[in-house]
Amino acid sequence: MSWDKTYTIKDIAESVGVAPSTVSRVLNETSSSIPISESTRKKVLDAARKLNYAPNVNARRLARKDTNTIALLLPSCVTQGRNVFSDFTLVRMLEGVEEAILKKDYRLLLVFKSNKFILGREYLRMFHEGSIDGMLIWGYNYNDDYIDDLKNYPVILLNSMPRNAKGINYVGHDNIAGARATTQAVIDKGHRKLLYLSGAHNVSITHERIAGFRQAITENGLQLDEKDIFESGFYPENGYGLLKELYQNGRLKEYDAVVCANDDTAVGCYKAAAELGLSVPGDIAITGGDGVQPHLELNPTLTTFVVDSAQMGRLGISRLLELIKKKRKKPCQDIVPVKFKPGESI
Amino acid sequence: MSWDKTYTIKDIAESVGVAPSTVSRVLNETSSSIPISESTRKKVLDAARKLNYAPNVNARRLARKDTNTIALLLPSCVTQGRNVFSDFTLVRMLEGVEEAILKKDYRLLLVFKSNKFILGREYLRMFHEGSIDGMLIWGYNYNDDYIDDLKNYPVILLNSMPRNAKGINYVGHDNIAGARATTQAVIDKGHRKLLYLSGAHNVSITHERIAGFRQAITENGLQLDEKDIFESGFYPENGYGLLKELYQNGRLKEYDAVVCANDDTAVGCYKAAAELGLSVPGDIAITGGDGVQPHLELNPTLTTFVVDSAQMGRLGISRLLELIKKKRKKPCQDIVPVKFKPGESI
DNA sequence: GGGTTGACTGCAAACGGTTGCGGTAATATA
DNA sequence: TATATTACCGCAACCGTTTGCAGTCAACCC
Repeated sequence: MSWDKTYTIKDIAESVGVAPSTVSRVLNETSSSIPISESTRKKVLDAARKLNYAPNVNARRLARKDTNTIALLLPSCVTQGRNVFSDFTLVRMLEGVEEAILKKDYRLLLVFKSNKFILGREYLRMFHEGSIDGMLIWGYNYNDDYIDDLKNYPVILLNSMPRNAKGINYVGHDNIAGARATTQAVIDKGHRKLLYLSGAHNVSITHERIAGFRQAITENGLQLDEKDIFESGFYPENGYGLLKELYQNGRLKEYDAVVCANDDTAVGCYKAAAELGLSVPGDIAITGGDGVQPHLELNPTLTTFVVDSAQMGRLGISRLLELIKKKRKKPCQDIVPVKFKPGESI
Repeated sequence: MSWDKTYTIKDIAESVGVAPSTVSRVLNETSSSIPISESTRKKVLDAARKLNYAPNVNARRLARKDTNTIALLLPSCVTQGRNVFSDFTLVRMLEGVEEAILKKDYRLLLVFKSNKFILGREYLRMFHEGSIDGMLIWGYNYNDDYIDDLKNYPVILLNSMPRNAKGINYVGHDNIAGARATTQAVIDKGHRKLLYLSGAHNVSITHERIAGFRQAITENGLQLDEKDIFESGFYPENGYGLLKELYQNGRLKEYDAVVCANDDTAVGCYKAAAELGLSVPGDIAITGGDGVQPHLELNPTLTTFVVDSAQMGRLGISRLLELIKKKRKKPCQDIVPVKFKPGESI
């Protein structure tokens, strides 16, 4: 097993006494309709094994005009501060992508979409320079419009889509159902005056979850006051800060429940409540969203809905491969279901 | 700005009326010592811009015999269950890698090291098939030995190293100092009978943190009983389970503090303590390790040490580039410092 | 004015595969 | 026995860049 030297297809050809083209053909048995005798096939295979032959991917890609790799675009932390979505969700998505990609023998290129990346339209360049066959975009900004450039390329948006989603390929969670379920649960417990603590407005899931909240409110014949919906953020300090502020304003006592956009903000609310001497759910009920594992240890346990990011990743890859292989003509818009998780916090 | 067609260097050459080699030379101004007249340089550059030319990376890599990409090897969740290290740590590391790699204009290939990947020695193949210039391995298993294969390749181990680390390139945290600091803090608070809850034994950081614990114990002239060190795991349920078990055995009352391998297990201990009606730190003191952000909201606040995974990522990349560029002959063994973080849990 | 620089550019051979097409020998068919 | 078919294999062009080398022309020196 010598890996000291890197052998080429020509080395094998010489050592066996056939032409390079023959070697190539036995090495990619699938694509060639030209038959190869069993004897030379065996000889070539043996030689390849003995020399520990590894085909040069660059030469192969140059000739075949495809790469077996797809890019996963993530928001850049260095240019855009913190990740909007929690680490937990991100890593679960990665796991799903991993599982799906491992099976299909594709490669995963991790790309962080800095501002320069967007402005320079590098997302497009990646296709033309022959480095990828397809692209997954995680956390597309609600107000971005560079997806228009990519309409004719195999691209799937994950977890967040632009304001105008017509004709785009998308895989996301059922945020509407999730927020609706938690809100409904709060109402079922007898709470009547609900406060909604929204996430950042530059991602679509914020709007979807607000919509879910709205639905539940109106379906139950409750009064919906737009003032009850607070634009906030996805981080603990957003929940913490808002609750503290409302308390100081004296407005917090108007409410008996706070429906949070996600678990992280709920954690902030827990903390604020504790510091303000408010009991959960006695003085104030709290719900979250996402189902972030580390927060399952909260006391009292959090009422939330859990998303299946891994499934989103898997589905994203499989849809993307359909696009790449041209097995699909219509855009896909898949919604993966979420699961309501009752807790003691309401 | 037409991206409809993918242009080649030959297209530019023809449109300007020069040879392809000339185009190539103006496009990579740095490497060429051959001078190019200002007029043709400008013409070529203009044409390239107008045609939106993007060099074919595969052809370039084939000719140049380098790829500008490095692989980041992560443990595969699908074949190895959960991630040993927390999502938080993983994502922070990614951020560091991102920041460093973005600057250097390299590409990042994310690879999940399944069993098949190891057995098939694909880590080696990746170099020979021309898909990477270097490799970062996150979470190398303590008992693995495939690093020997890679001794002569640009490879850096991150966060965990093999039992025999002689001659290998490594960037890790100062786990010894970290565990020592938390243990010392516990002792300073007057606790005398400490229990150590270790992580999984198949990663080196477990052993390093145990060593730190040992150091602090003996430095303070306390009795070190090997029975006080419990082999456990890195997950909340490990801490939770162990504490519950010890309680039922009646052995828990022997101890007045539990020093945990990491924050996650500490969280499990919090939960167990709560369920057992034990107050923290009144009945039992608890410390962690890592400085996982989501756990900062714990009540009481956790005494721990915080590692700088982002810095580890950055340093890893920069060391790796040194190896690739052959700027370094001796192996690197870098330890990034950790920071003690006092809390109310002791 | 012949020879030596130096600035600039083009030719053509790599890099390591893939693949259309043509060629040979063996076999089947008439 | 002549011909058509089939099984198998090699030739050579091509994928798009890079780069060593040679070539041209002008300027410079003695």
